[in-house]
Amino acid sequence: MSLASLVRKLEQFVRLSAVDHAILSRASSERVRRFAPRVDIVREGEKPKDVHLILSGWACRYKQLEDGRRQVVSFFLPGDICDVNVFILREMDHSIGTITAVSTADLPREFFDEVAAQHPRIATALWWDTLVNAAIQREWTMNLGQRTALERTAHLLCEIWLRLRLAGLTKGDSCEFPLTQADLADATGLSKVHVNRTLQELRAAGLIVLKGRTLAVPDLDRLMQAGLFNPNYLHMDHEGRQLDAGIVDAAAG
Amino acid sequence: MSLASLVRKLEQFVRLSAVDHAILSRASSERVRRFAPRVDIVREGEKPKDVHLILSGWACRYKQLEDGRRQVVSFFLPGDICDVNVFILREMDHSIGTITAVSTADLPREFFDEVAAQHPRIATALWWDTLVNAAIQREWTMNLGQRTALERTAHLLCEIWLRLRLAGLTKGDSCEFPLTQADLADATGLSKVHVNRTLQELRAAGLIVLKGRTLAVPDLDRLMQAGLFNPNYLHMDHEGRQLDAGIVDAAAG
DNA sequence: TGTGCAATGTAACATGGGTTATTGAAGCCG
DNA sequence: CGGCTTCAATAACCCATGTTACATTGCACA
Repeated sequence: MSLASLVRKLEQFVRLSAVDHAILSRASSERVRRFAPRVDIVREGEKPKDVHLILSGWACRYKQLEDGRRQVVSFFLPGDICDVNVFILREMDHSIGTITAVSTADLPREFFDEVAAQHPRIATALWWDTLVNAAIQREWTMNLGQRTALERTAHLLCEIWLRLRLAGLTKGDSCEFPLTQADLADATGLSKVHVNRTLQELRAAGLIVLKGRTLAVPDLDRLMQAGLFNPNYLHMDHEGRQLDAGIVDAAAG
Repeated sequence: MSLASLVRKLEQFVRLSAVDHAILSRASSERVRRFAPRVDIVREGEKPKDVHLILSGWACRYKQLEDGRRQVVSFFLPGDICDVNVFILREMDHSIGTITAVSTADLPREFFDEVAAQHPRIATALWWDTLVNAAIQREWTMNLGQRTALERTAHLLCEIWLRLRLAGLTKGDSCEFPLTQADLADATGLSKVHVNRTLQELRAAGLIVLKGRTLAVPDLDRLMQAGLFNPNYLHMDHEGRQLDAGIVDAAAG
């Protein structure tokens, strides 16, 4: 429904022109689709046709083993783009499923061609987004490989919190939080039971208030400490506004 | 020393012209650097200046926590490029270190500008490489989150094996394998002791022959089964040769 | 041709987190 | 209002993997 989150995110990094805004606005209003909660948007094995921009709602990327073990490998929040240029590949190596009701805009190949050829600021911003997503994926590897259950859960909550805040989706110290404990288990590689134990521990320590579909983070710094969270990998300490057009254009490729 | 691995890898996906070859050849012969084993090429916190192409030797990307816990988040083999366009970011969120002696070619921003503007096949091939690397990182997330120690180790060995083969660095059923058990521990999120146990188990099952700096895989299919390995995420089942120039150029952006 | 250090191997013991099971609470729909 | 179904909570028990400690191998280099 809203492309505000995308624009807000990209403008963290690059100042977009009026034309850029118009291009993004057009792209996100054509080919809109709606999905119910808990359905697949794309399935592993399919040929990726378009790139999906999440306009509203939460989704996730996941992989599954034959015996049912399932790993959520990333979350998509409003404003997220599900892989610039995926249509280059022959088939999906993972699935994308919704968590809440979701609306998407399908971005066709032509959109990226046009951006690359004529809108270098958007192109640069999309590269930045791509690089940040790669960094997030690496951080998840770190998270699963080295952090304890408590650290890991705290870390994930910090990440989601900061990404939501960047997208303009937090209000004061709280936000909507539609993930179930099963979702958190699939994302952290922990069992549901242990996620529950871990959340209790975070609650007891006063680090989170999680009830119903609402999460509050009374003291982000303390939660970050608990999760050994270093926000550098989100690359939000942009110099966006300082980047002069010359540099931006040069990087746009 | 050799750009053969890179060309071989990219040509999996796209047929390169004589000019394309020349461009790559030039880029990989200017600005060559050599590194000793076990040193850092770039450190977390530094400003990424160039993109590194690995000409020879093995390296890895790693992240470290203050208390010393260390996670290898990816391996770089000959022909690998360490992040197209990283110089867009303000600072590195991880380090890159050598495992063996390594030689690299530094690819400056201008190289990518030129490729984007004038060599669409290379540009497409680099996008493909970028997407495959993202897929590998997701698979590592899956590996750490869901697979048991045995599966995880077998899976990693399969991946390395296939990537080496693609780069033309296997001979029959064996290859050079310079990783120590400590390296494997850092990459799999297991302790050194347990990596040792796990390798013993793989050896006992006849799935690998690992001695000195040489790995042999007598029966890849069985190793793949043990690792629940599905090679789809490497996207080697390309249709490279079937892609006509029109499609390739369109995708190049 | 030893000597030193890094890498590998192994044993004994400890524990974080998994598994299974059950209960209760909270929606949702007929 | 009542009956399903999903989610959360909690308890009891168990095992895969971590930890510590030490022995062995092997290679680089004096």
